[in-house]
Amino acid sequence: MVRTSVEIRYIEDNSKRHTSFTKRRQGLIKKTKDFAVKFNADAATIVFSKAGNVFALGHPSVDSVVSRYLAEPSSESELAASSGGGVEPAAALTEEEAGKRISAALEVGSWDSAVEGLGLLEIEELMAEIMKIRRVVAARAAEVEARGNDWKS
Amino acid sequence: MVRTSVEIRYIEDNSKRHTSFTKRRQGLIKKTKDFAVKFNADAATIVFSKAGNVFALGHPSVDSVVSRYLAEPSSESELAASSGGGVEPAAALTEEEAGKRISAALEVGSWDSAVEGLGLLEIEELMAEIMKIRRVVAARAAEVEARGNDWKS
DNA sequence: AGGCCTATATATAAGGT
DNA sequence: TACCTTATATATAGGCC
Repeated sequence: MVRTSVEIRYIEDNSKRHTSFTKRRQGLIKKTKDFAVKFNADAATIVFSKAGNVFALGHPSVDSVVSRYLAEPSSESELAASSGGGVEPAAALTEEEAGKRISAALEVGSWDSAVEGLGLLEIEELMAEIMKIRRVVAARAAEVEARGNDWKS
Repeated sequence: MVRTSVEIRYIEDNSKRHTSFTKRRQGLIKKTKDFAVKFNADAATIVFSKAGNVFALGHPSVDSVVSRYLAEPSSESELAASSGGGVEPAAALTEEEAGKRISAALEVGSWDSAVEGLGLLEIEELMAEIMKIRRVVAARAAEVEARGNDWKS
């Protein structure tokens, strides 16, 4: 890379930093978009300004990409039960129970009802269940997509 | 050499697409990194290859950015299909329809039924819907955690 | 602020090895 | 296949509105 002037380091001047921030943010988002289109691949970019505003773009959607990322085995942010010191998963929620709650919430139209009154362990179970659904959906998506694509594996 | 206007559209040739994919992926990741450093801002980019491999970079970490994103009240950026194909969001799946499918699948005990017969766009809608549920659950978890807990010691 | 301009810096499509 | 090279396309810092 050509070295000189514009080094990649924190910009002190507030005004310049902000202007540059906006430009680069747009460029980054655009690149991500082009990338997704060009390869018809799942991709997402999320950016937060110091003010706390979030700028994000994803294909097919930020949520779908994020959810797919979270479902990755290597992902460490999974709110899985592997945490607590030596606390055992206890009984938590059964798969069936989790299903009923989700189902009920869907009928009422309020997801909040699904988690109402639940403890952390139970919530984790519920999340695991949700992730399970997501995986099946993802698998189906890959299946459908396979009908017209690529150089995979 | 480089023919004019490199249109942003899906590359058919497998070999060329793969090569280009790698280059642009690296470029995108690099841009994200530079961005984060230059503005000391939270940012992340996640990319999936057709083979299913995930490439991601985030500052301070992908997980932290993703978590922060999920904590947002209601952020959802979409990649308007306009750029490349002019593909319209079409009918996709309505939120209600997605709910019914999930609900039905739960009753039958088979998630596969939830995605059966769906096209890619519809499946993505379903994914987004599932993500919504997850968001609520995550919010609930944060709430509970705030009361003083130890699930993530 | 938010555009527009222009000189550089960077990224990258082809082609070669 | 993956790594070079090189010509060209894009991005963007800094001005100037």
